[in-house]
Amino acid sequence: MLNFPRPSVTIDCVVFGYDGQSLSLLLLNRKEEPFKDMWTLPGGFLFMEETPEESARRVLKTKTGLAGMYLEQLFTFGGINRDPRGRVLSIAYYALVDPKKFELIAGTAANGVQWFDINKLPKTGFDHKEVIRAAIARLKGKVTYQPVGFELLEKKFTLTELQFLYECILQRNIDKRNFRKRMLESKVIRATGEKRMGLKNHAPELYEFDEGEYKRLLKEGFQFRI
Amino acid sequence: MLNFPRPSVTIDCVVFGYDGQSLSLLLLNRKEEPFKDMWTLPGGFLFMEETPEESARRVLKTKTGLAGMYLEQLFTFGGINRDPRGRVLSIAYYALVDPKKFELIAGTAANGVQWFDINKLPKTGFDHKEVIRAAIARLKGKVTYQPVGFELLEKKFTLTELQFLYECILQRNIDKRNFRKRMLESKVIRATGEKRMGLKNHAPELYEFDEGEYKRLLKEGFQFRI
DNA sequence: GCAAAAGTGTTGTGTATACACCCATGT
DNA sequence: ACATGGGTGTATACACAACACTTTTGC
Repeated sequence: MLNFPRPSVTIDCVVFGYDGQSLSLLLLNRKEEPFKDMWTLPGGFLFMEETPEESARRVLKTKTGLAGMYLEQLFTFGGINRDPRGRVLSIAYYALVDPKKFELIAGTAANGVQWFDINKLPKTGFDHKEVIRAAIARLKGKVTYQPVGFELLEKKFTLTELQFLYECILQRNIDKRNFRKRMLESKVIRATGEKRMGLKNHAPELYEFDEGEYKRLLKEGFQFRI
Repeated sequence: MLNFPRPSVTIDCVVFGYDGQSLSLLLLNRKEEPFKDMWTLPGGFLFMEETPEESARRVLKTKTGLAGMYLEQLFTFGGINRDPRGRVLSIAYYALVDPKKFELIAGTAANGVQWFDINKLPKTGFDHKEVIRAAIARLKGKVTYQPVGFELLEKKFTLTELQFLYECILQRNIDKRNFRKRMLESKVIRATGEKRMGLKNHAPELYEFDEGEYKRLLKEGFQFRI
């Protein structure tokens, strides 16, 4: 039964980061053929003793230095000629990280690893353009009805910072008062009582994500809407 | 590079059908070990010269006789011990069909193939219980904001029939007047002018899905809500 | 004429959106 | 004192949910 020819199976990761200015995406410059010296998503072969998600985390750790992030399966890409080396399936994941929390460490198999503004991506190898497009669409959809995105900020953040992040993801302006109202009503964020000082204006309140409350609300089947 | 050990890759299909009474699901009784004589989702190994979706269609055609249905990738299951024969990944798809349009033909590798009421499923082999749960959740989510489900009815249907189908999928009652209003306002269905005769009551109007209009509306970015 | 299901509108309630000014802080 | 961005409330439109009776057909 298991004597069927087997495709190779890889994992590719679309890692979104946010530096406070724009949404960006982590790409890796390949040192080896195929697509030598081109930019591609961090990825690697699935090992036999790990699940796809474990594999995605290992790949990210060893090839980019990132660990411990939010991670979700995106789609499995299986085009017959998507890899010039042969039949290779790719289980794609997407991840959200705060770049400031990690040091980028290019693995030995890469010339380098770098953040790119989501609106200024270089040409990419394999079918990774399609993978990236799918990941952006998924992130946009997800963020409007589930409170993801806190992973991209520091632990404590101001409402303006959170709003600006959402505007970067959704690529549209959001009304300040409506945004604040909905965020606070949802109870998934909590004021800390602290203020961010040192700005050249009104010192803004710092908030944090209330994960316990979020999980409790999920069980009650609550709806979140941007 | 491609000398890494490779997992086997299979395709599993969660096929939803609807007989006018209840939502049902197609299972296949295995003739071979493992899980001999148990019910499982129709599935099979991915061939090297086909994409995963092509594979899903081939598997359904050869193992159950079904063809030409709505099909969508669900999730890739990759638990390490999910198959006793070794490391086997499964790319799961889900499909919607009208059982009356097809004759069930059990492939040679099965004792039989049969529709089961979604609320009276037998014990299933592999991790297929989990796969089925994921497919039901996905179908429920999808149906509330996209007009899928017409695939489960005959070409021409009454609004009551459509409503009852939605009630089966969503497992809740829907207000008749609100349902009719929204369906008709959405423009994705169109009255045919014909009526279904022979019932022992008021002869109801027959409608059909307006696929052209649906695709046109999609481009405009319309929102559909049950 | 009786049983059975089809068909039909309105109203209240809640939710989303649009919009402008004052306030606290740093320089 | 001035520049900068933080913070706040309301009015309107729209969407959703609740609700009951009349009409058509078959028997």
